[in-house]
Amino acid sequence: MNEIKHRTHCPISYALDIFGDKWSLLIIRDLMFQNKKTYGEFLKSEERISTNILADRLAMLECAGLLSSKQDTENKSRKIYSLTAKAIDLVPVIIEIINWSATYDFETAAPKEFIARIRTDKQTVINELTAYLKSTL
Amino acid sequence: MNEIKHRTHCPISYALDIFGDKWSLLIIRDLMFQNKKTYGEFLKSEERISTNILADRLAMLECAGLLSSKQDTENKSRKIYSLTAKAIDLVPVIIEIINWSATYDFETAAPKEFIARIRTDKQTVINELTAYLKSTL
DNA sequence: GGAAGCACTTGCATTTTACAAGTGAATTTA
DNA sequence: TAAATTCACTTGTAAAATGCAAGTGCTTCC
Repeated sequence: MNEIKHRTHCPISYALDIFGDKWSLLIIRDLMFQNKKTYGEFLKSEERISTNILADRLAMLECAGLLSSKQDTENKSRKIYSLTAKAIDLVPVIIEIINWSATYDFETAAPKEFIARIRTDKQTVINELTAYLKSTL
Repeated sequence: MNEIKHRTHCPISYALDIFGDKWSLLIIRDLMFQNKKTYGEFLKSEERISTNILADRLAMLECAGLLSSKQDTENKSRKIYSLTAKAIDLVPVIIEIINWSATYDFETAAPKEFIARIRTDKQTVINELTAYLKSTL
C-alpha cells in the first residue's frame, strides 16, 4: 500500500485523509467494541462492506499506523488485527461521535446506559476503555 | 437533494453517513474557525474542493440539518451559510480530532497555544467556542 | 448598457466503489 | 490421505463518485 497523501497539515484535513471515508471507522469500531480481530469477522458486520474494500482499508489502516497484524498461531491462514496506540488514542473522538449521534438519531442503537455514562462521567468511560484496549497491546 | 440513507442505526455509522467523506468536515471547519460563510469563501480553502462537489456538499449538509442558508440582504446573488445547533454540537468531535492530529502529525498546522489550551483546559475551550457559535445563531 | 462577480450547472475523463466470481494456501472431514 | 471446506484475499466489470474545465443565468458595479 502506497503512503497516504495529505492535502494540507490542517489537523482536520490530516485526520480525514486517514479515516475520512465510510468504512475505516467502522473497522476501528469493531476492534474497539466488538472484539473482532479477523478479516472474516469484519466482513460479517451489518453494514456489509465488500471484500475488496475491506482488504484495501485493512492495508491502508496498517500503513497509516492505526492497525498492526500478525499471523494467528493456531491457524496459519488467519491474520489477527489489533489497534495500535495511535488508534486507541481515537477513543475520545469515537466517544464524542457516539454521543452526538445518540443525540440526533432518534432510533440510535447506542445502549441507553452507555450514553448516560458518557454524559455523566465521560472521562471515566474514556479512561476505562483506553486502559482496557492498551492492556491488550 | 434526496434524503441521506443510513446503513444502520449504529452511532458511528449514522455519523459517517452524514460527514464520513473527505470534504464535509472541512466546510464545517471553515464555518467554525475561519468565519467563512459563502460559496466563494469555501472555494478558496487550500484543499481545493471542486465547484460541483462544494455545491453538492452544501446541499447535503443543509438537508442533513447541519447548515442553514439565507440570501444575503446586501447582495441578492450571494447566499450566507451558517451552522445549526446540530453542527455546533460537533464542536467536541472537532476538538478531539484536532487534538489527535496534533499528536500524530509532526508538521501539524494547529497553533501550539491552542493545542496547549485543549490539553490543559479542554472543557473551557469547548464551552467558549460553543457559546460563541451559538451567540451568532 | 456593458462588464464583472457570484453561485452554481453541465459534460466528460478519471478514480473509487459495489458486486460476483475466482484463487491458492491451510485446515478439517471422510 | 485424498477430497471438501475454510479463510483471506484478488480479479473483472459495471455503477457511482470525483476532478476538471467550461458554461449559464442572475445581480451588481461602473
